[in-house]
Formats: sequence, structure tokens, C-alpha cells
Amino acid sequence: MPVSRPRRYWLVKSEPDVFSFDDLIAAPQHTTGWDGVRNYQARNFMRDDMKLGDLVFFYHSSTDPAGIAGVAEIVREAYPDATALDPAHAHFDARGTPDAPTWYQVDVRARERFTQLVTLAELRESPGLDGMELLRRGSRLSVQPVSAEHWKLITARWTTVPV
DNA sequence: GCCAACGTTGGC
DNA sequence: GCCAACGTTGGC
Repeated sequence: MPVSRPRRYWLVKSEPDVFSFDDLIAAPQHTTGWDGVRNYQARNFMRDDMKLGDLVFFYHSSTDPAGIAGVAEIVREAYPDATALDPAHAHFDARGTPDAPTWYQVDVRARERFTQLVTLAELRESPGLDGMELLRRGSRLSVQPVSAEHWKLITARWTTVPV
């Protein structure tokens, strides 16, 4: 048995025009592979630190308004991102091989939806979220950790319903 | 559409 | 190893 560790919390970004939280809810088992990440820091979080049962805020970026749409759960730990190994795929990256993949993904499953989008503006106005990576000026990281304190504050302040 | 911030690439 | 150029992200 793996050694248990406290559940960790994360935030992932997606452009809803490409893949929205509703798309995740509509997917089989409310689950999708989080492929296409091509940033090393984001990859490292997925490959090394995201574990089964960790919870994830699903954030809608590049939309108006931007904000957190729901909560998902890690249901499969890191495995190679097949889209990076497929020459026909738009996200192909010739650096990797099946034996030594460069890019990884996890699987996420939708759990809860916020009754209203928690907008970026609301988060910025909300006391207690100082230091949250999402709110940092110039923050672009598409997979990022969320502290337990920030997670509890957000989930206490805004209402969710099961998907 | 604009543009600041950021990560990556590649010449040296 | 430095750093300018470039492409991308993402709020506004």
C-alpha cells in the first residue's frame, strides 16, 4: 500500500471554448484525460505531485468573465500524454519517445459545480486569498497548487452542488 | 484587439 | 552561460 499523505489541492485552467466544465460533466464517467500540457512546471506538478483523490478547481480562462466553474478529482495518476507522441497530432513533440516520454497527463473527474461561476474579480476582492498563484500578476501556469487554507476559504464562501 | 508577462529557443 | 528574439497566455 502506498503511504498516505494529506490530500492536496490544485487548479487547472481551460478555455471553455475548447473544453469547458460542462464538457467534462458531459464526458463518459464525467472524466477526461488532461492532455496537451506543454509547460515543464505544470507537467512536473502533474507527473510528480498529483495523486489519486486530490481535488482540483476547474478554471475557465480567456473568457468573460473568467473564473472557477467547478471541482474535479484526480482519478488516474500521471501517464504519458499520447498526443505528444503522435506525429499526426497538433500537439506532437518530437523530443519524446514511448520509452522516454516528455509529456504526461492525469485523468480528472467532475465532482461538484459552483452554483455560480466564482469570477476572478470576486476572488481578487475576497479577503484571505493573498498569495494565491492564480491572483499573482502575470501568472500563466495552467496547472498550479492551491493551499489547503485557500481551498477551504473558497469552498466555504461559494456554494457547490454535486454534478 | 491590445499588450504585459512569461517561457523557450538559439546565436554567440 | 548570457540574453535578445520570439511565440504564447490571458486579463482587460
